[in-house]
Amino acid sequence: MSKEKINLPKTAFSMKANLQNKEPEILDYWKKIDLYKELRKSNKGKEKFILHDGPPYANGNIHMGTALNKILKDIIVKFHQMDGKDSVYVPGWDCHGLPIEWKIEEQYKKNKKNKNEVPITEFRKECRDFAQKWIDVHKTQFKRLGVVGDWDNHYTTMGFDAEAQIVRELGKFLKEGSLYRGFKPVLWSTVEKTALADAEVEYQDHKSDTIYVSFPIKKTNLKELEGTEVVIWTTTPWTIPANKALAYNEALNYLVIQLVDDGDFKDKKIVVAEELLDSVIKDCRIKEYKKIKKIKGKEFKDTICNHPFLNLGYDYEIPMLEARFVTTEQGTGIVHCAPSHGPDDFNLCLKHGIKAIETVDDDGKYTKNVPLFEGTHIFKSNPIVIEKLKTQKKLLFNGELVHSYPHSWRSKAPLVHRATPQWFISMESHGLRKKALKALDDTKFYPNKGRERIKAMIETRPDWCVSRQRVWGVPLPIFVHKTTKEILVDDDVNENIASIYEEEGSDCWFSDDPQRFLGNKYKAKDYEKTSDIVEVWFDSGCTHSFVLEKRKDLQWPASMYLEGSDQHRGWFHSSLLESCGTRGRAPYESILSHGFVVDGKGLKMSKSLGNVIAPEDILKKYGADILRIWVASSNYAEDLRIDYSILEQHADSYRKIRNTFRYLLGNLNDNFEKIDIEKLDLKQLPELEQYMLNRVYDLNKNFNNYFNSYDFHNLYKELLNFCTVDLSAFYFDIRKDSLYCDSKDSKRRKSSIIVLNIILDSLIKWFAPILSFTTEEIFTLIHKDKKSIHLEKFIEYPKSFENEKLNKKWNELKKIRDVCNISIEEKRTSKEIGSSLEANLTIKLNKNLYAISNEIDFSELCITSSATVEESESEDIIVKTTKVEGTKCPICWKINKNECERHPRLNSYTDEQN
RNA sequence: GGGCCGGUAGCUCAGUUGGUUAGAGCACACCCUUGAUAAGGGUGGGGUCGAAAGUUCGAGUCUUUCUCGGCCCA
Repeated sequence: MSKEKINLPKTAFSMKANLQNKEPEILDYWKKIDLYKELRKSNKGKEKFILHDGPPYANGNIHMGTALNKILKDIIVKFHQMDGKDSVYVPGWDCHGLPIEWKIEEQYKKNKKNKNEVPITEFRKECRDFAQKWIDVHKTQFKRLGVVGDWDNHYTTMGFDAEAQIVRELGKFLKEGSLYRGFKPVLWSTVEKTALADAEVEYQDHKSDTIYVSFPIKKTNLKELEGTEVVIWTTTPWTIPANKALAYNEALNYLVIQLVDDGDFKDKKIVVAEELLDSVIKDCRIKEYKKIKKIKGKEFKDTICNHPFLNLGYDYEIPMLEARFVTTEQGTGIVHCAPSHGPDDFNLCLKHGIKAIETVDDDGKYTKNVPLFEGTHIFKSNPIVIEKLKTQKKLLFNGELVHSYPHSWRSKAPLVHRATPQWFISMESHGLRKKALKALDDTKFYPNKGRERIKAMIETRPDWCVSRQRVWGVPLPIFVHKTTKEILVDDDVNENIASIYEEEGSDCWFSDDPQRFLGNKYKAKDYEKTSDIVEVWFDSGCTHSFVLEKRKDLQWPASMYLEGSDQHRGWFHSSLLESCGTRGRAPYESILSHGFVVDGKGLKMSKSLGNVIAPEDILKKYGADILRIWVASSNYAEDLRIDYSILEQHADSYRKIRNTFRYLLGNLNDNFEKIDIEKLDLKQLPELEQYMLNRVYDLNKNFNNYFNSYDFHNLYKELLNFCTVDLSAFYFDIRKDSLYCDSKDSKRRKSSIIVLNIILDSLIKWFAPILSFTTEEIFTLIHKDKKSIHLEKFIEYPKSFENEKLNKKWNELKKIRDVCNISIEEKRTSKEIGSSLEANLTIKLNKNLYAISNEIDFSELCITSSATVEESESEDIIVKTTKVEGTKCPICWKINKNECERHPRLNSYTDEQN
């Protein structure tokens, strides 16, 4: 008999995916039909789902982390769209900031150009062009991943509308009074009279003066400390006049010793860390001393000292504060803190309410805030400080030390930490911290642990420093009165600046007459215009205001922010503070955070380890749908591993899924027929078909649960298992016989075709958000009258599909089938039979199983030629396999003793078929 | 160094309030099929749950320490 006589599958859907070539074609197609516009049209007026894009920095090619982020966003956006919402996605970019500024400066260096000789506006234009260039590159790369969004109307933080709105947002803090001017230490070059960023700092050896200084204890809870002096060691004697506190470590032990040697310290009692005693003794050339008492670090609590210059006008209290940064590497185990001259010192003091003040001016000279030293240059004051300490009998020893020290990369001059005027948003003055913490309680977190992470940061973070001494950013729109030093707060001025920016961008701040911004109410000569720019985190923290609020297609707050877990400190954080400060609540209803991409062993990717995989490599080798499977199947709550063996596994799964579709399409001959599932009379279908529809119903229920909790890796696993276990190894395998060999008008075959149509329709939709390209390929193949799978909605299944009783029954039948398979396998191993069609089954069942097996054809279920069922006393399922006798039907290959019931009169069968 | 999180078969993941021989799919091995065919089916072998100690009648599941890894901070 020839093959034309049976219904073999036939489809135009190829087995080989060829995604590398196919996907770009589909991208062209989406462009042609303007998919994004169609999506908006199709769900217009429906409830919105707004996933607000966290802007990536417009610099460099995308990497696995960005690819993961964008694909995950796209999957979620597509799910909600198919769930019937108007799911709008507007991509954005973060453009201001040091890395770009730095890149342009590097180019200058290469071309021997001097940044300081170039007008600021010209420099900023180059930064702007640079950012724009990378936005275009990113866009192409993101689209290639299958990400659908409003690419033609993206947002940026350097857009004029953004710059204007950032000014307005700052105005709100200014008006409220929570934005204040304070001081904070930054690395400063007294030669160039400018602050330096970390990237501009070089470390070189430098010879410093070192001093051991004693601070007499004024007040203490511990009797043994009365009348003693705490000793510190420092390499910057000039910071002693700025001392405001001392730091100790509560985990260390300290010793009180009494010095015996002649000199300023004869018979004095001093305190140092036990571990450092030997080095102090050696360093300070102490010949004789007595150990008086050992004390624990924590006993320093509430101790107050006097400044060594107490008698010279430094009559304020010096508290001892606990700090973990105090170590026993060198020094005395007690650290002198000048909040104006060190980041550690600054933070520790800030925590205890001691603010930094301006102690040194731009030129490096002490200000009037420093008694005795006003006007002296800090680099000339070490000998003076040492001299004064000596006269006050507070200098235990002084020497010199060569050590690694920060220098300016440009002038090579040594740098200092110097408190400079900065602008802060207070966490406390208007209850910002409290509001932010409350807002987090009102936010949903996926995974839930994210909430604790960001909360811990908000609870302890200091005031937000929003000013930077850089060029590439939004200029801080603040005027300070020259004589009264009062900050100008006036809505009209703020709005005036904003509307100017809205028209022409913020470059004009640097080039135009300040009077233009002040308007007529104030005189430019009375005011000092700030030259700082706004911290970039404030920029991106404002996206909710200039994107969500301003765009008509979006809404505030966002349904979701979705970023890597590092953004708990970044964008999640800055957006929260900005929004709570200006609007009293978070700009998002939920946060989804994902882990980092690591290699197959769980190590981070690095050039030196050679374990870096670029998205581009994966696209070339496998295609975007494989990458999307990797995203969907990985647990984003933790770090995501990737290497080629992992990808290979997903490529295998993809082939399985693809072949599942191919079987469906083949047996339908690519003629999909939409089944009216509401009207379908299930009772007219065989039980197997009813059971499969019940499986579809159950799966859909799980699908919805997983989707609603954004649990994609379990969702994907469920879908994949359905393809392999329920379809390929069970339903498809069983129904092959009917689909191929029953006549086309057979009721059984027709029933199966109905179910195949339903399954195809279901699978293509379930998979669409993940396998965006492949499902589109299938969809366009079977729907000549529709545009895209992504315009479809998920199917709602009638409750009638659910049949728990049938489900239980068939689970039992499957167990019997398993035993049959084991029995068949025995005969196969012993070479008695090959194909299962050579087997005849004798199945013995207990009373209950026998009862449910009534009218069940196990030869159909187990794909054998014959099977008989008997009732038995034994509880166990007993199956005996024998080789079936008879002749093989040339049509269905079943072996019969007599003529094949389905295919009798072989000679005339041909006519019947046609 | 600190804060947070994680380490279950080769891989991706399940393991509910601690309770019988730790599960699934893939991969692997062997066999079958050649009418889903660079496909399909069947059977089977793999973990003692990062390590150690402890609590408990009983721990992958609780506690402590250690170790490895990740993010953030210093």
